[in-house]
Amino acid sequence: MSRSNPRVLSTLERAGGFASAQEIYRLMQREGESIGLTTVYRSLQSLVNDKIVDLLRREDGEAIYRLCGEAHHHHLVCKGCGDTVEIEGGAIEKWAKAIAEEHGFRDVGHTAEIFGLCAKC
Amino acid sequence: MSRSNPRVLSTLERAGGFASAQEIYRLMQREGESIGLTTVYRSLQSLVNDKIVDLLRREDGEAIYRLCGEAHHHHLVCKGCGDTVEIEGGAIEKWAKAIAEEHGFRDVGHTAEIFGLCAKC
DNA sequence: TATGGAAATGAAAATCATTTTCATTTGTGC
DNA sequence: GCACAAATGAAAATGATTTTCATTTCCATA
Repeated sequence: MSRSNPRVLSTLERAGGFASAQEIYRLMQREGESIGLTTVYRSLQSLVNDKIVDLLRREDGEAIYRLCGEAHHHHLVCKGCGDTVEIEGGAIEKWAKAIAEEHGFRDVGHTAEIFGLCAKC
Repeated sequence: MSRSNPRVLSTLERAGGFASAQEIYRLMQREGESIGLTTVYRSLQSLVNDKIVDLLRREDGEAIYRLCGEAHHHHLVCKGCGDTVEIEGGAIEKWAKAIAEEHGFRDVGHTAEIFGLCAKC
């Protein structure tokens, strides 16, 4: 088992609390930090296990890591130009919680994205 | 540009309207159909373009293809044992539609998954 | 302070889905 | 039958992620 390298977490924070493993790695390289890609992946996994960051997916399937506690929001993405709008998901939060309780689930999270064509496209 | 090979669509239908490219390929192989993996991918892409199937993502990032018009539902997944419950998403449908309209988006779809620990785990 | 083992590290190889390349085959209109 | 476009698929390329494994760093204790 391995613990998280603290520089990975601090880099994720500096990246705005939202980045892929590759991005974090590149960012650290650019800043002259000496670290291996393997360690970045391991640290992120460990942070996910410890529920310090959430694991989400970009549209292309790449894993992105989000600092827990970051303002939780969802996305409205345009399939045409890729424009993204951050949206509140009050209704979703309640829905997710209700459904989960109904089925006896605890420690619940969720993902939700909306995609379509924006006015311009 | 290439058109979709009709056997791919029919296999996706036979698979319950929900499968990954690899699964469709393996399924066709097992059934003795002679087809290349490349053609499966190309056909699925083309079906997505033509809006005959939707492209979604599994938790591990693998692309899964869903026949449009299939009964649309969401999943409640246990992080412990992987158990999955299909759920209705009435609230979500409305939410997605409302948000999309609010921002001038049309031709809208969405994904939503809930995950947590089930009663057993 | 030496020392032995556990944890952390990272380079390189392995994996796996997906895409690209490219040569071949198939189909169609003429 | 012929030429040409579309379809096909094997093999190689790509890119993220994981695994392997040898090395290094830490630390507690003798």
